[in-house]
Amino acid sequence: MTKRPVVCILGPTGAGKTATSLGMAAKFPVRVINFDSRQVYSDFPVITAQPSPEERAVCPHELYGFLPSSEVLNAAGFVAMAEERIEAAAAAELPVLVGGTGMYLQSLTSGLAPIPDIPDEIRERIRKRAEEEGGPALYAELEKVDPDYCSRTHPNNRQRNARALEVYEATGKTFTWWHNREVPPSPYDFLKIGIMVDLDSLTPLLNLRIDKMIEAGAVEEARRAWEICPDENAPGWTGIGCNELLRHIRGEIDMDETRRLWARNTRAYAKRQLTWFKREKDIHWFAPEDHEKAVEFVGQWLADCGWAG
RNA sequence: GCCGAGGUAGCUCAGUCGGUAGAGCAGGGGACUGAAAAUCCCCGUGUCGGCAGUUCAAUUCUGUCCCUCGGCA
Repeated sequence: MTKRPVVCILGPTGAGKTATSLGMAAKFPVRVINFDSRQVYSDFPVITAQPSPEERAVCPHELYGFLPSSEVLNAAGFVAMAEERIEAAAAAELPVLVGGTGMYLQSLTSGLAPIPDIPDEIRERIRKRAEEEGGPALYAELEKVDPDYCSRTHPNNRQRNARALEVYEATGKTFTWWHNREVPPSPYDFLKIGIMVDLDSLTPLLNLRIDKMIEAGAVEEARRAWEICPDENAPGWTGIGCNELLRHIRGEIDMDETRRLWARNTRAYAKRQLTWFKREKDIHWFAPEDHEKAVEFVGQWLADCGWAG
């Protein structure tokens, strides 16, 4: 039996992934599944550029705007939900993953080490230590048990060192040991379609998009979100634009400064995305204006794998 | 016009008791296995405003000119 085909549309923020996915929906019975770690938040539909209600009416859209700002969707949680949505799609439906969170997609396509959930008590204790003692302290401890991982992280990287340490404390096995375990291959056949825009062409578009978001009520959206979740450290508030707008609402920075920081951080993020995707060698890249070609390419691939949608 | 404070990296500024200079931000490159729009790493030659003087040596001291910002007229 052949594997079920799943199309992925990826690229930097603002490149036009949504438009491409809708182009695809015009040609095939598509079920769009989000793989963007920010578009999952219900409090920030505008700021995280979620597809509009009109766009979502075109075909089924999954995993958008369902999570409260106080919660995180981690990579494992994402994989579980995405697989569930793929399974829930009718046989005649084509699952199309759309998003920009490289790690989510990688976790889904290549699998994640089968590390059990870490008890909250251990998690919180180590995070607190990372905060108070700093990354190098955790790194020094890791060196004793998992020197292999130390060669792949950096003393200053608090977040990753804390993760490696919590896994060791909770399971008694090193992070590296878990990483080296066999992961069963994915039951799906993925086709990765990339929307390629170079940073210099993208920047003015990103700035324009920020203006549009502000026109569409981004400031109000942030105010409302603050009423629902008044915790600046909540996962939802760490998104780009969210925390700049929060500072503006508090009167710390004026609108020009807000716009400037928002634009700067968005651009830096787009660059990180491009760096991530650059190393994935199995992506088929298309310019944003080549929607048609991308759709055609997908059609050909579906025919090749005998898909009868 | 006079008095004062300045002119150093794309920007904001530090510094050199005389031996041609370095931070933050911006920018560039990279990493990435449960917070990933996160977290982190690497990359700094620039007539040190112009000209002249003193000196073995001036971005640094002196003179002068230009420009900016205050204050007084």
